[in-house]
Amino acid sequence: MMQLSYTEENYLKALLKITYESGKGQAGTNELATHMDLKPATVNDMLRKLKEKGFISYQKYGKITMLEPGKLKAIEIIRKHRLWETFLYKKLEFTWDEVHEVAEQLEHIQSAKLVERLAKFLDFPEFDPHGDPIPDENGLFKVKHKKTLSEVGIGKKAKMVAVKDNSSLFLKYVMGVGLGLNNVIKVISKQDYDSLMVIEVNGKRSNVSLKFAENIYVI
Amino acid sequence: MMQLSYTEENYLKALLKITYESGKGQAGTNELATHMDLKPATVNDMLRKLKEKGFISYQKYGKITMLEPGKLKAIEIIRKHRLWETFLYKKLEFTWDEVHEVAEQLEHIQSAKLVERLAKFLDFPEFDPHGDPIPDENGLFKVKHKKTLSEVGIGKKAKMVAVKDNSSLFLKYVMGVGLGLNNVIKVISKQDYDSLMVIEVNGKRSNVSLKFAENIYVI
DNA sequence: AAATTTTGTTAGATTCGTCTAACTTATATA
DNA sequence: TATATAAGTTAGACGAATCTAACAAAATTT
Ligand SMILES: [Mn+2]
Ligand SMILES: [Mn+2]
Ligand SMILES: [Mn+2]
Ligand SMILES: [Mn+2]
Repeated sequence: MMQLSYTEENYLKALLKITYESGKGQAGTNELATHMDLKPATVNDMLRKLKEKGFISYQKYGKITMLEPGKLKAIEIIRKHRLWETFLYKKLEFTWDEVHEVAEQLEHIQSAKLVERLAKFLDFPEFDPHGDPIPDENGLFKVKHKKTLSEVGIGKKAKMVAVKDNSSLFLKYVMGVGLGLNNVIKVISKQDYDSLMVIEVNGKRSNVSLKFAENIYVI
Repeated sequence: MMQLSYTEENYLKALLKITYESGKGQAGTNELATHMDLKPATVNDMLRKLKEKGFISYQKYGKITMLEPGKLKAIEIIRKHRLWETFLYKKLEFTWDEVHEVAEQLEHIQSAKLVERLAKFLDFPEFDPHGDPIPDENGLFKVKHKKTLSEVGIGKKAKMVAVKDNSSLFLKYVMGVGLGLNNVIKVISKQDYDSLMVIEVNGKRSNVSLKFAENIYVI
């Protein structure tokens, strides 16, 4: 399979993300444009190209779905991204809010040997610093968690296993509340009106919004 | 200083290399084009751009010299290149003929923190897997070796400290002769006509050409 | 069913990095 | 010094990735 450009790789990655996350397995032009911070016209051109190359299925005015080669390529990039994040976090002492930005660049380095050696060097990690699963060399990975903190009932406890939002802003906020992966969270109370929650982590109580709670995955 | 493109970075790196290696501290359009495997017309356009940005000094039909900002940028890229080569070699078990190609990509990753953490992780190495000096965070590095195997007299011994040609083809050839960094080489004989040498390394004798000998740095 | 809004497409332009072909200037050679 | 060759420049083109402005189709609301 021919070499994809940096840009094409990013489109496939974004497409996989939104087709999966929407649950419907499909996406629209505007939706993709918004997600990638591009104009619909720009995306439209690229869609014709990706269709031409056999990565996606799509026809004029229709919805976009990913074809197998597109999915595989996207998963490969996600694998690289998460391995690099793990490397930065575990070996170079980056904090979890610093890794994403650099991994966005590193994920595009082309070298099959590098990816496999890196995986081995890291002892074949299964999760990245944000709790997201790392696909293996065959593209297989654990299904993502579905339950978020916002769904935990009053008085109940849950363990934080991942974050949905990977932005530095959010991650710093999470740290500020004294929260990290694998911490146990107890829901003390929840407002009926706006779902504002009081949670307790390691004995420390904090107020968190619905938006916050929806971005914390728990089990 | 504004962000340079991948391409601009490569021009500066190539320019530093040829201005230094020529000894004259200057380069010509065609020379640079040949070195980068581009057409002179292409290079000409870029030269106007790099001049405009203050990285080089050059006027129509004249020679190119590098200005301080250009040198600093080029040295920074060389630092990254050599640190990555060292990482691949020392930590990921790449062979010395495999590292260059991947480092050509990695050298363009933008993150000051990454470079410094990588240097620390590698324990601030001073030389890369080919024996080339790694500039420190201030751009300072040991002056390069000048003497090559071709200058060693018959019956004399010398220690190999670096290679000039970093191509996989050459490096594999060097390994084939049983030669590696820090090995002691004894010159057994040399033909007057074509400088073909017989050398001895770890008790093993081999015939090597002038071209080969000129690409091995020794002290 | 008509009107409005949302979604998606097309045409035309721009920037970057590259090329070929034609031209100009500088250098080397007879 | 005249001519030939080497080195360097310019004009015009192109593909990739982006944009804006105008248009078309589909979906939603009245
Ligand atoms: Mn990430
Ligand atoms: Mn990316
Ligand atoms: Mn190299
Ligand atoms: Mn490069």
